[in-house]
Amino acid sequence: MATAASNPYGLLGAGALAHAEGAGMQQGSPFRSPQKLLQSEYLQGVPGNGHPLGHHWVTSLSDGAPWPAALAGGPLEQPDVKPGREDLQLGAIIHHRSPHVSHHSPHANHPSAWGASPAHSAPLAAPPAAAAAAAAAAAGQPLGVYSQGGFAVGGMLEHGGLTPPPAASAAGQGLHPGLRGDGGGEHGELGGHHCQDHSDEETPTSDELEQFAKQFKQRRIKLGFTQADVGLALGTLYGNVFSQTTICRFEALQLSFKNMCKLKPLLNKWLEEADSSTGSPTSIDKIAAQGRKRKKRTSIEVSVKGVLETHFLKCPKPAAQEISSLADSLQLEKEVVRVWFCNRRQKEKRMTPPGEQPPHDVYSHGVKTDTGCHEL
DNA sequence: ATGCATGAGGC
DNA sequence: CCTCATGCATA
Repeated sequence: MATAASNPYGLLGAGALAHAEGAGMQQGSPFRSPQKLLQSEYLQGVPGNGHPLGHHWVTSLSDGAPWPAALAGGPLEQPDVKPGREDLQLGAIIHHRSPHVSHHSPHANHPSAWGASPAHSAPLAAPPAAAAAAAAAAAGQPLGVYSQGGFAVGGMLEHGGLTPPPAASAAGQGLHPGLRGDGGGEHGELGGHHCQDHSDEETPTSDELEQFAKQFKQRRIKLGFTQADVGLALGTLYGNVFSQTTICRFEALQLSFKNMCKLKPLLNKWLEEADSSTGSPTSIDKIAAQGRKRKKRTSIEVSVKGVLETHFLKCPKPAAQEISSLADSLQLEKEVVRVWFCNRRQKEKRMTPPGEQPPHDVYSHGVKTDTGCHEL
């Protein structure tokens, strides 16, 4: 019955699964630092935040480019964005260093949008995701097999005699043919640019991010750190704490392009630190901070998911009423359904398309299975 | 590694 | 209500 009862914010009695130990990565216990917290906006103003049309590169819509519609010179900002939101009741304070931010120069904010672009891309009917995905997969690192369980931090974390990465930059084949930087062209701001001299600052390309992510993961593992460790370290070092989830998603390129760009510099910094500090025990404080009544995670049955999937394909953005009726027929809370759609949409926007590597000709089909979403 | 959830900004 | 960045809780 899944969440039939769906007990609201009852209580979380699960006290046995505080620290995981599963695949070698322990769920750290992130917590926000009360002090610091600079409120800087890192340009979130995407032009026309609303991209009404669903860009389905997989569903064969006639939209233009999937992600990088215009990854030109969009100097990213890397401020210490950490809005002190939400409450914070624990008084546990870890020793964090002074956030001496003396890096980076004042960049101009360029609203580089990835997901919001196909608005006016017209003749662009090229095989977007397909090619990119294929390439990504093709370039699949021969060593990228360290899934979970591969590395156990049982007791291999010695930051003293470990050997630094043997230059993982060997990988030099991740060339994305579909790495279109042209965008729509009507913007007329980029001619033949591509200023990606160094993989340091500035705006990285999706390819660079991909490379960086791979290297990062390698080094991280070699150094014997878990994703959770890194997340915490980032917090103690720069003030921005992140959870294992985020680090994981970064490594897997499952974040939005913008988000990736924001995190890269931070992770890069950490890499340098961890790499150079041969013996510096990064404070591994783990403070379990939890006291929020979070709604119990609703598990949706596979069959139900299937239905939702179908509906999503028909209409990724159902109206409130549709959601209601849908929720009703599925016997789910409306809110659950709504959130499901939201998350679903987000998923489609992430980098790394769902392993789309169709060896088939993308130009075969010309008949799109209509896109009418209206049912009552 | 991921699914569902929370919340801050925006329209 | 949506998007977007994030993360707790899970499988």
